[in-house]
Amino acid sequence: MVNQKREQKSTQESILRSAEEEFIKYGYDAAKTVRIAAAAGVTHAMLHYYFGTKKNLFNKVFEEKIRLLGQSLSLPLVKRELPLCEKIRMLIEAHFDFIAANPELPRFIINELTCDPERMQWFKERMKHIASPLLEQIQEEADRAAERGEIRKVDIFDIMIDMVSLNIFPFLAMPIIKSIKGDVTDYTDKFILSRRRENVEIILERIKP
Amino acid sequence: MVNQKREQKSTQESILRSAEEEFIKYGYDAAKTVRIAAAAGVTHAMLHYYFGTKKNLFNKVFEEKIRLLGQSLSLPLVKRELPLCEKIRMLIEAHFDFIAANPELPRFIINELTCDPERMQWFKERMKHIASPLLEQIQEEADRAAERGEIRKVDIFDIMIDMVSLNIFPFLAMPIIKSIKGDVTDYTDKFILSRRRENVEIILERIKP
DNA sequence: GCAACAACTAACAACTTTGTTAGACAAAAT
DNA sequence: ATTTTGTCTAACAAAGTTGTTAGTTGTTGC
Repeated sequence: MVNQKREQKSTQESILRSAEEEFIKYGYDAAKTVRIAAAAGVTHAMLHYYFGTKKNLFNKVFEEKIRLLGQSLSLPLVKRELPLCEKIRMLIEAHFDFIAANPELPRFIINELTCDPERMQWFKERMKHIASPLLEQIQEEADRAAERGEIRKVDIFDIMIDMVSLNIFPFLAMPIIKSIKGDVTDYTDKFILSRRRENVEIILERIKP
Repeated sequence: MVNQKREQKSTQESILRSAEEEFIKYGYDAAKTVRIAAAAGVTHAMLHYYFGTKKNLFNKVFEEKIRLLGQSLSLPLVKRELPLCEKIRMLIEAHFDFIAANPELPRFIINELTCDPERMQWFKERMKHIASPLLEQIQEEADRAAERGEIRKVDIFDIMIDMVSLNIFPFLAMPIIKSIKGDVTDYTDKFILSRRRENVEIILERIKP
């Protein structure tokens, strides 16, 4: 036998990795457990052996991805000593780099939330305790910076929407962009770098006094 | 019998409408022909009677939507006599209004193109003859306007990406936005109007000399 | 060695989904 | 009047999908 005892983790892990790919590529409904098992190189009975149901396997993947996404937005805000403009620049760049490293994540999450009201509810509960306090905190900081004349008085939520829109959408629309500009790796890399610069410039311009 | 002869169009049409809803909501794979038929109030045999296969029915819907999307981007460019800034403002607003009226369209099209290489190929062929010439034309116009000092010298493709990102993404992320801000119709309407203004401002600021 | 256990396979069961077909039924054409 | 035609239903077939189970095999603790 190939996978006995000591390689347990490898089997379970490889199912999880294949599931990740499959669910992200096709979405929950269109994903097939047999295809996941085949990609992992095991019989599909193993999938049920380790994870019980398709839904359970999906939740493992989904929750991990949500966790990752949350992390990417809250991490860059810890450095309290920098001026707000610098912090925002860092936030934009960190967010952009995260999306560039996980370009398929936004589509996946938006799709699953849009299709399944139950998951949506679960997500809302989670959001209430994370996003809102974070937004309030940075809004206060922005207000103080505006009083000092560092930046224009802005609604930070709008700025956030601007940022995530500019950072995420080009990756979402990458297939379409490639169909217009041609699918050249060299061009794509340049395009991504230029977008990073462009997005920072636009937002900083937007909050200038 | 209920639908006899004279009501033929009504049956076929109602299947098509239900199919549209179903495909847009769930995507091709997750959409079910029985559910489409049920929503249309007919047996699912009728679906095959009128449209043959699921794929054929899907293509009818998909091609219609692609046509619509193409229209929305090329229409506002016909008025040649206006200054470029005004034309761009009109383009942004027309695009925004189209997306606001069809908020589920971008997700649908991006998803189907991302999942199916065959459809992607078909889409590429179509794009080559529409997007590129249009882009070249407006880039020339932008270059001339830049020489006259009306606007900054810009890559119009970048500006287009900025525009579609800002216009489309907030609608894509609407479920998430609502989970942060609460699902109040009144707030949502205000939010949409404010986005429209914001997006125009950002782009016009961006192309200013 | 052997009992207990975890990892695994092959086969199957229940259900869903797409697609077909034989025929009913009404209206239009002859 | 009867043949033809287009719409429609009910039942079915074939394939795919999720999930189960009985039993095999190797490993580990005794």
